[in-house]
Amino acid sequence: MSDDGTARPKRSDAKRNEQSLLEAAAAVFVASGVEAPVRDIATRAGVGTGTIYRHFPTRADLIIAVYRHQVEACAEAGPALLAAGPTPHAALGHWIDLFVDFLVTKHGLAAVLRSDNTGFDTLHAYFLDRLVPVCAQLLDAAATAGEIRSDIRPLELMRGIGNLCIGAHEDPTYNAPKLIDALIAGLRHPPKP
Amino acid sequence: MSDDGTARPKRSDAKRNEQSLLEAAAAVFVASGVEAPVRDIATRAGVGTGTIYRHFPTRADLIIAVYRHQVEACAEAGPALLAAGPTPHAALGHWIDLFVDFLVTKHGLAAVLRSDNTGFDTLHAYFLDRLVPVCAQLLDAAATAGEIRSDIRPLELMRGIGNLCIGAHEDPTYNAPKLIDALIAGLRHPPKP
DNA sequence: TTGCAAAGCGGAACAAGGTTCCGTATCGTC
DNA sequence: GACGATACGGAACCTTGTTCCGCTTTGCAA
Repeated sequence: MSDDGTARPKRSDAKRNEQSLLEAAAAVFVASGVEAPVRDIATRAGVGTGTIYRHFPTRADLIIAVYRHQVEACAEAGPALLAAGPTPHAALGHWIDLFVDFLVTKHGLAAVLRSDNTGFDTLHAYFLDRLVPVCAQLLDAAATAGEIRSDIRPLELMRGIGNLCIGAHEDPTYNAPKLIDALIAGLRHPPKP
Repeated sequence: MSDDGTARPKRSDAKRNEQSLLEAAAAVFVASGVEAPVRDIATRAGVGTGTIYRHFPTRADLIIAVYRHQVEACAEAGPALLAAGPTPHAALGHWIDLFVDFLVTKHGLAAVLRSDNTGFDTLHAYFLDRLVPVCAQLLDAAATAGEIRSDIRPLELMRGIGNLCIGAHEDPTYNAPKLIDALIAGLRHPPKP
């Protein structure tokens, strides 16, 4: 919605600034995490704060823009894994690994997935819109194959995984992938009815 | 550290205000969640914001004070469950249920358990100091009995559980206890060596 | 009962973060 | 070269936690 071809053509300085902002944001996110102050990003890009908001209506939109292609890659990997994997449950596991890798790699991105934070609804919505269907497909396949309990909804699982990734970057003691591994393992079969 | 008998005796108005604050905070937490602004609590208690900070050096300390007895109860339930339950794993499960109940009940408490938030270190530390040993005992017992994988550290598990509870209150779609159930189930035995 | 120092109080003021606003500068076209 | 539309910068605003300080209340003692 900010880069589709039908938009009014932008002035050259605007295009240049948008690019600077994306680069500066990416750099700052790596250095200080996704929670870095908007002002820092503006400074780094050599623009005013107002400029950020003209290009990206909200902080979340900037984050989305920075990570969009990685999210796309993750989304596209789903069907591929399902086709390639030995079983749907294995494919689900691998896909979750990708997702977790993404979340854990990005300094604090996970914490931001929860929507009630200041104005992160957009980001939340984007992630979910894009990835929930993929997760649903994997989950369905595994449930249909009788490998896992069938009372887990995709959104629920994604949210749980996201939550488990929170803070994974700060505390070396906390091994999110391990817990997620356990969670996925625990999905197999209902305990007992 | 704010209510032990050896402290200098307080003036009567101070005692009264501390009580009002605890009550007001409890009420506001129920109504608006633990993240409610300090000013709201002060207003509700009919005191100035400064008064809050004289009694509770930081927001987190107020939260601790409000929930202290519930945390104690949870801590004390651990050994009891271990003694009563059929197996250590069952006891662990029940104890986690208690813990989760507590977290989920309190509007947003879970989100606050992660320490990197502004000044919640105290709260984080208190919860962990009090509950991690209990969790350790249960985990040890279950691991020793060979019921669960032995590479899970107490702090790690607690943290994961806490994370899974985040946002449970806001979104009826998100069933934290179910996921936690799966996680606990997934703790049994290493998947494959 | 009255006086006084210590203890406590209220709320203005400060810091930090996101977001908005608007006067000014720049771009692109005629 | 001029002019309107577009974009820019950054000051200003809002919300939240926290600190500070002049004033009030309390409790004790004379």
